[in-house]
Amino acid sequence: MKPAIEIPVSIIPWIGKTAKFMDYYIGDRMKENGIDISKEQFLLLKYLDEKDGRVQNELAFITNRSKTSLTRLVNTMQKKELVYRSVCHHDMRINHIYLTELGKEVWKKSFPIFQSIILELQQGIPESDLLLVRKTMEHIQLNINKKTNINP
Amino acid sequence: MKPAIEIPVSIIPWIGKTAKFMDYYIGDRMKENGIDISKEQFLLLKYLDEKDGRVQNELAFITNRSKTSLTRLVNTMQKKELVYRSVCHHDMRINHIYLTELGKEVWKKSFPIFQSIILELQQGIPESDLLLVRKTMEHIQLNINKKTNINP
DNA sequence: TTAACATAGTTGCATGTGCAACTAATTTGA
DNA sequence: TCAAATTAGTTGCACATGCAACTATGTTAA
Repeated sequence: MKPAIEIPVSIIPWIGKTAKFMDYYIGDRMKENGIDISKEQFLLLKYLDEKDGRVQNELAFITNRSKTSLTRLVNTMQKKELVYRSVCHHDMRINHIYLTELGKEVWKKSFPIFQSIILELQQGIPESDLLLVRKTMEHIQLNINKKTNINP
Repeated sequence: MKPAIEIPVSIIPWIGKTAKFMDYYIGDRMKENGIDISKEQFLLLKYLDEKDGRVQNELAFITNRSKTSLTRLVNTMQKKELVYRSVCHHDMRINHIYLTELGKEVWKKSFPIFQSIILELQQGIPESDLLLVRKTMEHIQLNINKKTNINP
């Protein structure tokens, strides 16, 4: 029998797996509460509630998505009538994205549920641990940027 | 100006974002090293290297995927000639999945690279922090299972 | 023995993702 | 001023993912 592959105290796979489980869980709980939007769509509602009429490019940047992915996310949400596009008067290349009335409603309904899901997920974890995890996540992201940003 | 949405010391979005960044980074570094397989494919190679000829169902279970997703992952890897299917003699519903010679080669080539990527990502993080993060990830997963497994 | 149930895997449909190549609009610079 | 470069967004292609419905095979129980 070959020994299992050992990686010195690796947390990387744990993070990926936990993120995946969290996504499933969030999706299930949302559906249970009659909210039929994906986590990605939820996030876009969040950023638009914060500031409506953002430009697609900006949304792609703050959600860390490719512009392709964002185009399609907006397509989907437009079909569901959660958001609408509006071409910029000053620069016809640009689309501003706005929440529809339905989009606003869905956001208002889903936000408290999302918040309670987060509390469920973190239940029983001391605040000091939460802070340390967050710090470590930041550290990993810094390690990535250090290697990636060759052009400043 | 509306205040940003506050969630009491939430790490959930951090975990998701970090996982996403890690995935991009792992993909990029793999490609840099001439290895053209996704993280998912890599993981399957890992489990098959550990024990060849596993059943599709088993692979779906240990990788936390739907059987649909696994079917398609195997399809893709079969096209690339990394693995092959073999119908079980005792039960014709079952497929055993085996590594091809190419699959074994790719695994041998990619594993050390993967390992070094992990070290890069964790660089500068004290071991005690790594252990605490892992413990917290386990805690979150337990919180999820507690709610999910209504039928034991 | 054979009808009912259970299991393994595949397929259709919907979603999300990125890269490269593309279109259309705007800015820049010689 | 007008060709070249830049920018915003879309589209084709490839991959990953899940649910529900389906096929094929195997098991069980009346």
